[in-house]
Amino acid sequence: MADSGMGAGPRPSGESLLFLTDDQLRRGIEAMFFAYRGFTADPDRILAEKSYGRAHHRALHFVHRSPGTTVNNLLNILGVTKQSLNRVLRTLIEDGLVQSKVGVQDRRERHLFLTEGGEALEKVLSEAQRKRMRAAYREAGPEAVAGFRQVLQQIMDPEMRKHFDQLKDGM
Amino acid sequence: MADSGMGAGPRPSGESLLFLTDDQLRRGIEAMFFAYRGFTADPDRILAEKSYGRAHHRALHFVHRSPGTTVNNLLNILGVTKQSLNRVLRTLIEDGLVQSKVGVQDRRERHLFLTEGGEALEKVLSEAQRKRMRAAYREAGPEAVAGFRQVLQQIMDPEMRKHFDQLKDGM
DNA sequence: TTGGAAAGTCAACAAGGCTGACATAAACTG
DNA sequence: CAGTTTATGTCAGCCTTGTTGACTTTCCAA
Repeated sequence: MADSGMGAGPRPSGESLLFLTDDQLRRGIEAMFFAYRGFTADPDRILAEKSYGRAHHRALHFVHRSPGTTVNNLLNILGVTKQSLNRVLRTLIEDGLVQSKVGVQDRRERHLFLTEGGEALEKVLSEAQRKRMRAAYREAGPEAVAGFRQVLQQIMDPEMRKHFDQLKDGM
Repeated sequence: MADSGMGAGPRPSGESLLFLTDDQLRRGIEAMFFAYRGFTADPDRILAEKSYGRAHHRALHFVHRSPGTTVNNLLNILGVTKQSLNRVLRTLIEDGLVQSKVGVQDRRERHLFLTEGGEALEKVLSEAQRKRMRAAYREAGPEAVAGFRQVLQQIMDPEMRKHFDQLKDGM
């Protein structure tokens, strides 16, 4: 198929550009499920060797992405409790992958940075993940990629969408 | 922006249709992360009320999708251990949402079906999820949706891709 | 100077992954 | 028929990562 004919079934007359059966929507849902598994598979393998988990990867990713970010900001982006993040962050700091610096203007805040070791691990993880994404993009083609990104942005919660857009500015 | 100009930076001459900087790939990765959160948010809220989790939702989804499927098949699709699945399946059976029938040809097998109650919960969950997907699809447009699906299929592991394609046949 | 925000810590708990071991019944095979 | 393999279920125990609640320390700002 590839979304060409949609076989039998009644079709609501007129009105919408996009005719979306529940089954077609279910296919999209299943695609998200299976794809997300692939999306995390490569980093997960690497993390398992080092006895880290996905939570560590997420922290490394966003600290790399926004060096000097505060704990509170990270909390909002990741959408977890401070206790949960703190556990992960503590091990990363103990292992010398993340550095926490007291804020200059507001000394209550902690600003987070990756150390050389942290950058190195982040690079290995994100390269594994990018490799798969690059291959997928190449197979699907530029127009598919644009559509992919558009739909993903629409799926996000508005709150998360805001974080997503804010990260863009820093690039 | 929306992927129009990509600002400064060197560009490898010729060769590839698709020019993908690491930063562009990182944006795709972040989009997947944030979107997946939105993707699961609505069912998660409903499940929390009933003290079920995502694992229950997945089981309900795939049993609904392939009524009469065996435990082993479900195991392969979900990619978890039988102990993990069994815990979830047991509670669903105890709560009368799933029915397990001894196989006719092979009496070692258990064939799984949703009861009326199971169908009802599955419907509530999937309607919440489909509502978001439908809105996202509508905003993004049909071409974006096609691209979205193409890229997701490419991201999957070949093994998972096989399961994904097999499910299609049953539709 | 005092209230409250930011951050950290401790304790306890739950979901849902995992491994390993073991039991049963059924099917298959020599 | 005896032995092996397969499908399933179950018990016990462990790990990660999420949660809530309570409490402390630091320190900015009104």
